[in-house]
Amino acid sequence: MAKKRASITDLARQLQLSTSTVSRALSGHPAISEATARRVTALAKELGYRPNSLAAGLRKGRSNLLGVVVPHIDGNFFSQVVKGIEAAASQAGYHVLICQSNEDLAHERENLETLMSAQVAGILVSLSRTSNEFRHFEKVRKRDIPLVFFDRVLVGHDVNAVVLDDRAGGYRATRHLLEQGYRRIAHFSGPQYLNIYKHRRQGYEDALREYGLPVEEDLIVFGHMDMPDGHAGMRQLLALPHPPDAVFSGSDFSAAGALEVLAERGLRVPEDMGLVGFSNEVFGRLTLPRLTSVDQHCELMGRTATRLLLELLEEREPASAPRHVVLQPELLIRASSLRTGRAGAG
Amino acid sequence: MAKKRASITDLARQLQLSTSTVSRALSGHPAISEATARRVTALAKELGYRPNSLAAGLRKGRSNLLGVVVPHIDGNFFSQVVKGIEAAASQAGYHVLICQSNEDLAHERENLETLMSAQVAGILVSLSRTSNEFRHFEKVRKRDIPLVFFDRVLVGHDVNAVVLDDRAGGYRATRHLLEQGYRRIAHFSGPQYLNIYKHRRQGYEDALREYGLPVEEDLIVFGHMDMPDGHAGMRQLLALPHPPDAVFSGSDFSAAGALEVLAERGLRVPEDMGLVGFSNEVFGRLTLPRLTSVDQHCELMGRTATRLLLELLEEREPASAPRHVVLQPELLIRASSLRTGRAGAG
DNA sequence: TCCCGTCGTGCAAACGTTTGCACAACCCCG
DNA sequence: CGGGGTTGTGCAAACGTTTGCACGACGGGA
Repeated sequence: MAKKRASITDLARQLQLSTSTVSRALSGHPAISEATARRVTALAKELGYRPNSLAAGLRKGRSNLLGVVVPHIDGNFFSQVVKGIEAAASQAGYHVLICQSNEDLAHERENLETLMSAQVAGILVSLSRTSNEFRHFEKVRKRDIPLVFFDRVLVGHDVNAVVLDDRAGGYRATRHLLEQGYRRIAHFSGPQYLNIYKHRRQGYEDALREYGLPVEEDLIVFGHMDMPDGHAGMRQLLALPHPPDAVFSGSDFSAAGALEVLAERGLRVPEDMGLVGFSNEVFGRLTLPRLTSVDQHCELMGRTATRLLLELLEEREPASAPRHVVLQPELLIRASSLRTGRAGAG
Repeated sequence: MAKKRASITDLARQLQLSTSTVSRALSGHPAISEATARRVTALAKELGYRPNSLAAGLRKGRSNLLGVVVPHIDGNFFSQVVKGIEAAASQAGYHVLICQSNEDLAHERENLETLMSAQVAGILVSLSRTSNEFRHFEKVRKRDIPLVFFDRVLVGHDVNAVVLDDRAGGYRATRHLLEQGYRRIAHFSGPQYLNIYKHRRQGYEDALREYGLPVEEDLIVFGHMDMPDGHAGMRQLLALPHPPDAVFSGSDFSAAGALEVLAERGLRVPEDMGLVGFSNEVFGRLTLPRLTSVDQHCELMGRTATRLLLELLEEREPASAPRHVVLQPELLIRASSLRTGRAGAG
């Protein structure tokens, strides 16, 4: 049965106007008399007119779509960021086109191609873990499609980006442990070619130095930051001749793994061992004890990146200097790092 | 600098062919000679030609976009389903347009409108929790846009749908508790106009009846299935003159809430109280004890729903009978429901 | 009265693709 | 050698919108 949608031509015919006038009236063009504008919008509403964005996009050379490339969309962090992106975009009348690179450079390249053939107005990207080059983004630049990176950025390239101040996150987490009286603080870190892990470690070291404490290589454990890594890391630390009295983990998952090992060994948290994670995963409120963690404001990151992209779209200046936004993380103090009675002590 | 993309017209000019021939060659039309087809594809590759999907969509009356409406995209379940949807869609050359209804009927209505104005080829929907009517979907039907529901569907409406066998999930969960020797089993349930909660409850009741046990109204608590609801529900149950010895919760979140209350009161799980959740959230492996739950195969559900939608798109038959796919859930038994020594007992 | 500026509207082209129809060339068979 | 079928290609319209330009009407100043 498929009833045809009302088009701008239908409105024009019924109102004895030209399509140009109707088009202008609907887009609020100043040269249209108020009376005409009212007539047009009234009929448009009556007929339930919806603009055909394909036609508009074709004519204008770009759609009202924003492309998003993420390593994967499940998982706490990216799904929340995407939530923020979608919210900000739809508020501005844009749609969001999602692609997953599956942490794979070749996929990422293909994603960009298909987004460009969909004529997206702009693109948001968080790099795949294997993306160590930048060539595939040159084509995007050539076409003057605004591009904003978030969270994961390729080091050494000056691009529009919204990132977290991971250094500050690591610093505050570690400093909090120090303020709670812990003095031998270990750290779980990830691949150092990812800026996020590198910066978290730098924050950790800065805090130690500020307290005049040495950075001991034995106390820094590198891994992939999942639960099994947390198990292994904790066992390794406990086997040291002089084990730590606290751990700042660059991920909640490895922190949870550590927690399990500690429970196994009958060590109490936070009394015998302080523990701080990173990312504020949902389960952090469900562990026993609850896990102190660093919140990344994922949704805000999505919103912010989108707003930045929309600004770039408005400007249409060919090549302004790349803009950076750095979001501040937030330390959420829960039981796993709170030595009661010692709180606030130097 | 914005280099222009090569269009079909450019190819035609360079090859001294008409645009029609080029178009047909690229889409594998049988009436094109093999020689011509080769020439065209060769040049297309050389120039890096990418079809302009906006133009194609405009001409064909529909785009290569699939619309998706979900209550929200963060959280374990929906982000995984969307992952499956995106994977299946992009494999078939489609893009995915994501909308969030924020569990709100008005939003959902608006989402559908904007998807239709984006000329999506088909739509995938999981209903918002407040969607207790169906009117807004009539317009989609009128336009002959294929529509597939997943997970949450409105009871009493015969539509294309991919759902979980929630009844079986509820049945198996409850039966497992019975097999573990629990005899007074309570249940947390949600809004009964949503199939998922209704069916989980039915499975629960079926299992009780099979064991010759009564279904007691006092033992069924209705709510929104979040953590605070789990707190309240558990307190309510413990206040009963004759409290239950186990709870089958229709959601992991309320199960987690219940767990907290039990810990507060010093009640042991699974010894004093058995606990089973639903959805296999990530945190279920991190609670103490680990939470027995029902896995929904979220990603598979996304893939399946998308495949069904793509089939409907291929057929283009105006109104075939609505198709249903029912996926089987999987009970994942963990410590929260395992009374050691009693395992397997009648 | 004439000229010029302003205001509101219309004309028509353009965006890149698909597709029904027509047509030219060729082959085969009678 | 002519008629009919097949094969490969081109013409042109159409999808719904936007937008540069032109045009007519009207008003005010000279």
